[in-house]
Amino acid sequence: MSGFRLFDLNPEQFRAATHPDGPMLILAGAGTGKTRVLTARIAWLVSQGVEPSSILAVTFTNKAAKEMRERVAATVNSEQAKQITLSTFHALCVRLLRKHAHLLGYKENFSIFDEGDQMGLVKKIAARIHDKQDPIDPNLARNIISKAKNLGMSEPETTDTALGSLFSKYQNELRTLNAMDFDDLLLQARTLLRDHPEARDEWRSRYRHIMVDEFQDTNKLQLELVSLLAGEERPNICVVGDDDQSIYGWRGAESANLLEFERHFPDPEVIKLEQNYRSTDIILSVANRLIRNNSKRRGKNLWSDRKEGDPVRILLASDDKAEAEFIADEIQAAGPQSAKARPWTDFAILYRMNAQSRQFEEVLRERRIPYRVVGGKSFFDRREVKDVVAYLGALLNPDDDNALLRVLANPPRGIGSATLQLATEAGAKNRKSLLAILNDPEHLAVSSSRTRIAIQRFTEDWGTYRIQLQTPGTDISGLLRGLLEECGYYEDLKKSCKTEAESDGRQENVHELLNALAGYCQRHPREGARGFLDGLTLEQEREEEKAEEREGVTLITLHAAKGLEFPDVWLVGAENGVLPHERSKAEGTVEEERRLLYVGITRARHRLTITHCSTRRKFGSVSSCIPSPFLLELQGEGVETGSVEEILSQPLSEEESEDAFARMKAMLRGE
DNA sequence: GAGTTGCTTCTTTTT
DNA sequence: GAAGCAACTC
Repeated sequence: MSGFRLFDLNPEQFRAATHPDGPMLILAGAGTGKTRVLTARIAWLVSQGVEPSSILAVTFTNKAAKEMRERVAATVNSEQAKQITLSTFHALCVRLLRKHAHLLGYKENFSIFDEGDQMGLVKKIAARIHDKQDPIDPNLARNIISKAKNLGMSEPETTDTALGSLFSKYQNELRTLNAMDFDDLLLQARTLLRDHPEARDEWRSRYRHIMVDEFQDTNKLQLELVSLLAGEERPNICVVGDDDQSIYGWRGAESANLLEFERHFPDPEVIKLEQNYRSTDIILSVANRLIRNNSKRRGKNLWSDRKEGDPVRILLASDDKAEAEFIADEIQAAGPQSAKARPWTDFAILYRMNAQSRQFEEVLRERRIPYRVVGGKSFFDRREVKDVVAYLGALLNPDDDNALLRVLANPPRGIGSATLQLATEAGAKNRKSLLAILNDPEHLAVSSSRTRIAIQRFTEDWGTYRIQLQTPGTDISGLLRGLLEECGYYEDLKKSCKTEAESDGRQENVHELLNALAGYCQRHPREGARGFLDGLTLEQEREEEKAEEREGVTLITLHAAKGLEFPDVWLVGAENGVLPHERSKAEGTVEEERRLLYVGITRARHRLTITHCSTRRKFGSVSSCIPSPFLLELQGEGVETGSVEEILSQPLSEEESEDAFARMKAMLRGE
């Protein structure tokens, strides 16, 4: 018998964990222990003799997948844990597609385009179309295409409009590049399972128990995928979700998937989890008071038996700088060096937009308070990382012109934009990849002999590397290292840096990446470099593992905070236009913003502080703010309003002044 | 062909 | 207040 302890579960949780078969819908409010239930359920299934390899658990984010994997690993034995499929939708689709890509007219080594690649391609095509009458806004176009794909459309309804023609060209281009964007992963996987019975049957017979976490965040395509995998007759499908935490509508998520679960999977067992084990009663009552204002709800009543607790504070700061300073003060006053001696990891600052993190980073850095920024752009966005990723991508998929273009430009090789434009055109005309064109200069009317030599030199070198790559047992990391060395990449990288330190840092990043690649290839010989690259593109969080370990205050967006909890939370920037975000007001999705605030509130275990400012630097210049209308909805018992200045002007308690004194002494000693 | 400068434009949230 | 882009010089 495995080590899971069903007696730790409350009656509803127990019922969910031990439901034998058929569809099940678990409505799990914030903090009601849904991950725990899912984990317990997996353990229970295994204990009942269910084959671990026939269990599929799908989560929405990598973070959630990782957490679940860890928890499962702690409950069933490691051999069994390994056989369970636990992944995100996207990762699962990649797995299916890598195996069956040929059925869809792709090659198995297809590239995955991230948002940047996607944007680049849309821009390129938009420029090519260049309709003077109605010029295309690439951003908008990309959005519309993405939405359409998430509704299951693989091509436009008409190619008569500029947008429709762009959509169709975009899709064709991706195909010639042997590439899929994030949406394609879902879309093509759906098409695969829908139109190819042999593939469908294979996966359907493999997965006998399917679990989907955060079901309110699934879109039409994902529901379709799940249905296809589950099969028709009373499948063992178990979904968990909370309509009040549906915050991905902008990405096509349909909370109707959750709300109308019965329509897709008739006669399910329905279980409501309403006892919250996370927050104080006060915090929950404030959260409940807020979410009541939403119209489309399944409705539930979260409660907690933790009656003690501080009131929720709503505080006004004069500006965003004061807001950050104040919070840093409070964190310092309760942190490890204070009498309260709480670890930095107890504290979290939650905001609506990534851009808001900067102010806090600055202030925290000044005070030497360790912090970690979750999400945002980081490792993957760095130039040198993108470069190396492009090298790897171009090596693995010779059709990936995009990656090759980046390679060609870094370091400069005497093949410039004019030549490349020519080559790209020739490629389009002859339906050949950029690399093929360069390899075969017949197609290329290059004038200067210098350019011709440059091309020849590149293709010869590149050819030898590709041959080496195909030799079984090649150490790809080493190969890449040598390649970067020989082509002068490092020198070019160094030249582009202003300081020695910057250069070292960037080079270090490259090495880190190469080491990670080597490590991955060793651990997963079957997936190899391709798998590494997939993980990198899908996760975009290489650094996360390191960041996770670092002790510090957490800076995180409200979206990314879902699923997490912290003892002490500051929810900042509760202003009209920021918290209901300006754009969401225009788009009529204010209810989703309310849910976002709800998610934020329910992250707090013991203490919650909501702040807003009178003025804020926006766009670089100062503009005045009015409080979020949501703040009025929060008002009531258990809520205390005031201003940052008021609190700062209150005399310090004895304990706090001692702390301040000790800090000052420490500072005088030089930390 | 490569690199630099100064101009513009916007910014939600994420796989 | 940064990041992308066009025009400019070497």
